[in-house]
Parts: sequence; C-alpha cells; structure tokens
Amino acid sequence: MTAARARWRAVGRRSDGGVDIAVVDATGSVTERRVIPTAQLADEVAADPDARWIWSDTTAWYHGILAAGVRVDRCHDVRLCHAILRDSSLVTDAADLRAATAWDAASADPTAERDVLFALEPAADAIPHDLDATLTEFARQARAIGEATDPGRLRLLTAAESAGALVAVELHAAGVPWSRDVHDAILTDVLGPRPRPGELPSAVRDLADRVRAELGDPGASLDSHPRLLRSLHRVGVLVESTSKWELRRHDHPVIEPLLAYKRAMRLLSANGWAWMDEWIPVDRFRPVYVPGGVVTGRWASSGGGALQLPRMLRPAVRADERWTLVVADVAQLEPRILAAMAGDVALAEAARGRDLYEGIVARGTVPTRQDAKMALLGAMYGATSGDSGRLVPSLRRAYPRAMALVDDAARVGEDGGSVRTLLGRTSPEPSAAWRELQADAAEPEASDAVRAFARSRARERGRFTRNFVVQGTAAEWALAWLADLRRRLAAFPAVGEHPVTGRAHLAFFLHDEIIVHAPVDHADAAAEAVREAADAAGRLLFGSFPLDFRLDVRIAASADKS
DNA sequence: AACGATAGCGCG
DNA sequence: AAAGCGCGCTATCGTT
Repeated sequence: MTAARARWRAVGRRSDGGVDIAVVDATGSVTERRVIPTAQLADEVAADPDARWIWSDTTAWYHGILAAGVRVDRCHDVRLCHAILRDSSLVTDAADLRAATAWDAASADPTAERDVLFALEPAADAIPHDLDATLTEFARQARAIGEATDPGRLRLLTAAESAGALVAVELHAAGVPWSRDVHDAILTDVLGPRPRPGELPSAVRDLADRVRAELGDPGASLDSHPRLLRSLHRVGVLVESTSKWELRRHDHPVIEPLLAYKRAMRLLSANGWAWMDEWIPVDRFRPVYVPGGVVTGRWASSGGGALQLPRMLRPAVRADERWTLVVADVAQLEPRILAAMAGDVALAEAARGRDLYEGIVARGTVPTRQDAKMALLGAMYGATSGDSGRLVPSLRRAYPRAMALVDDAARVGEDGGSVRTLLGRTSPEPSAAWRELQADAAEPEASDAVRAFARSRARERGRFTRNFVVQGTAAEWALAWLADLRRRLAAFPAVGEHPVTGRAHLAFFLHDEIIVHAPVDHADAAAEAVREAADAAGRLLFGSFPLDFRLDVRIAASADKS
C-alpha cells in the first residue's frame, strides 16, 4: 500500500497519445510504471490527492486536469526548476544542467485551444514532455539540490516556484470576476457612449477639436509624435518630447486638453470596448500569468495586459451575487524585505506595526513621509541625483546594514559578478558584449569616451543587481504567501462542485496584492487566512526575525480602492 | 505586407 | 527629462 501513498509521482506524454504514469522516489528512480489513456489522467490524479506530481510543465499538464474538475495539491515543475537551478550560485556543479538545453525552451502556450490534453502538436522548439526525459532532468535537479551549498533554500524555492505555477493555472481558470456593465459605464463617463466601429467617441473628438483649435491647425495630427511636436513648436511650446511629464511643465492653453486627449486615447486603445470584447466575453477576465517570467522571479503576463489594469477600471472588478472580494496588499513590501534580509533591526523597528515610511520619519531620519519614500526607493533603485538621490545619504547613516546590502549588490554587479536572492535565485551573467566593453575600457589606450560609456553601462548593471536582490526576494515572499493561502483556501467549505472555484479562491495576483473571491459568509475567514498566510510566509523566509508584513485588507463587492 | 525599433504610458 | 528597478501593450515609423 505504500505505492498508493507515495509522495512522488510522475507523468509523461507518450508518442502513441497515452500517458506514462510512474511512482518514483526522491531521486527520480521509478518503482512502478503504467500506461493510461490520456482521458484517465484526471481520475488517476484525483485518486492520489497527497502525491507530489513531477511533470514537464505545469501549464501543459494542469489546465486539462483542472478542466476535468481535479485539483492538484503539490507539484514539481521541471521546466521552471531547471531555469532556477541552472543559474543558481548555490548549486556547486551545474554543468549537466547547463548542458540539458532542451529544457530552456518556452512553455506551452496556455491560450492554445485544446479539447484534451496535448491535442495540439507542440512547437518544434518546445520542451520535452515524455516521462524519461522528465525524470532524467528531475534526477539532475535532485542531485543538484542535494549537493548545493544550502539545499534547504533551494528546496523551498523550487517548491514555491512550482506552487506558484499551480496558482497561475488556477487563477486563469477562475478569472477575475468582472462587470461589463460597470466597465462600459466608466468608459462612457470618460469617453462618451460607445461609438460605431471606426469612429472615435464623442469626448475624444471634442478634446481633439479643442487641441487643434489651440494649435491653430484644424488638420493637426495628434497621434504622430514628430508631427505633434512640430505643431507644438509652432505655437511656442518648446518641448523636446510629447510625453506628459514634460508637457505638464508648460503653461499654455493647449496643454490641458492635450493631456486629457492623451489620457482618453490611452484608455480607449488599451482598455476600451475592443479590449473588453476580446478579454471579457462574459463575466470573467482571464489573464495569462507567466510564473518566473521576469529574471528576478516575479511573474510576467502575456495577453490582456493583466499587470497593467488601470486603477480607473478597478470598480469593474465585481464579486458575483452572494459573493464578495477580499482585497489585500502588502504595505511597503520591498523595504520590509530589505530590512529582514539585511537583519537591520533599526529599519525593522521603524516598520513594526505601522507604515514603514512614517516610522522612518518618527526616527527623525528625514522630515516627511514623501521624503522617506523617495529616499528608500532611491536606495533600492540606485538613484544618485534628484530629490531621491539627495536623501539617500541620510538613510545610509540611519540604516547602515540595510544600505550595505543593496550597495554591496550594486558593487558586485558593476564588477560583472552575480548576486542572489534569499532563496538562491541568481542574477544572469553579463553579456559577452558587456564584458568586452569593460575590458576595452580597462586598456591603457582606451579613449575617454569609451571609458565613460563603459562606466555608464557598469553602473547600469549595478542598479540592476542592486534591485535584483530585493525585488527577487520580495517575489519569493509573495510566492510563499500565495502557496500558503492557496492551501488554506482549499480547506474552506465547498459551496459548489469545482475544486477551486466552488469555494473561496484566489482571483487575482499582482506582485504584492491578491484578490480572493469568496462567498459572503466566508469572507471574514478568508481575510483571516490572507493574514495568517502572510505571517506564515514571513516565518518561512525569515524565521523569528522581528518584522511584520503589514497588510491592508478590505472586504467589498468591488475592488475599487475607496 | 511584414517585421523591428522607438516613444509613450499603464502597473508593481 | 529621466535622474532610478522590473514589466506589457499600442501606435507610429522606418526597413526589408
């Protein structure tokens, strides 16, 4: 009976259309192996709810299983973990991982229509999906982790990354509950009623008329930057670009309507009626999340612009009848991560139980909250001038440990080295071109121009590695938060059939914010789960270090921030 | 006609 | 006009 309760199980696609399904040990050795029809896979998964499923790619496998109504509790995503371990500086010998280049290919396209698992032929450059290749790579990874400088961190990271992949598929399946009516009302309010195809909304036309009148040119083009620039110059607005931050600085009657026009056109083209029809055919927005899509470990998105939903449209995020939303975001996540990583007790003290920026002001480091925010962002992004850079030195005096962490990361990056997050995700190596440039600039006969250019590129890379450690570790905290919350919510009372959406479930995630869609009666418990999960994530990454991850949590039918 | 690069703006 | 990180998307314009 041990086989049925085995912790590790693996699946692979067969060329005859079936699925190889295996029981394996922690090193990837097969102890039992069978062939099943693809249609039977979901039942097999359902029959072993405690298993940890090893598979090539969560997107490729889990969509179909979840569509069949079966939830997976844990997995090991071979493709995602390959990318982490191949590059991690905690891995002592990554030669064979680097040689296994088949695993560097792209993930399955989650938007591809498929009635059954793998109904479509994979692209020629896709990763392998067969059991042998999957387990061979899994064995490499297990060995790499076992021999690593700190196996515990990499076990946490690979588990968190894989859990995130499950969440991403579930988020897509659940979708963001969305009111087309509210969306339409916002568009109508800002732009005017929906126009006929090929026509502009009335408010946009009116704004364009006003702009053209102020430009003294009824035929002026507003959408071509070079032509708009010339028109502006003709009326004495001597800007160098047409960007809003530069326009804002000029006092001319054309500015106000022009900025309003740009704003309206932006809303229309990015999230107007066409976008609504394409992305919200019924009452759900289903963005495609791409776990690990950013080098730092943050998620990216593909299609729909899920990570750029304008705040203006957030009222359109609306819970179903008898359901509500739990909207939670972390206050000052990255500065808190920095304090905990660096073990900076003074910064942690400023953050404890309150707004971190207010805490910095209370210590007398800088005069205002805005100053504190600018200074801290400047420190994490590498600002050297302006309001932000000017404030960094006082921060450096007050919080030397935290500042040393980011300053060291920047120095390593400028020197061409790699940095890593708390759990071991490692920054990419500099390109060959970057190294050549630095080598050229180091030659005695190098010109001043080459030296200056090389220096500028070195500082640029330093800013990247400076931010990498903080942004990447924040992404790890967020993954731990998501993974813990996901499992808490799975234990909530069911009100429907579906294993994910038939109870309180995650509906949206964006770096440091989550939205849970919950039956009204379960909203308080869901909010509590959100808080408990944040506490658990903090303990998982930082143990007993005295720092809380403060959440702003609100329960409302709409995601509008009021 | 079909790309790629660029400007600009939205999000964290 | 980015000075300061990470993204995705749209429209325009130049190249092939």
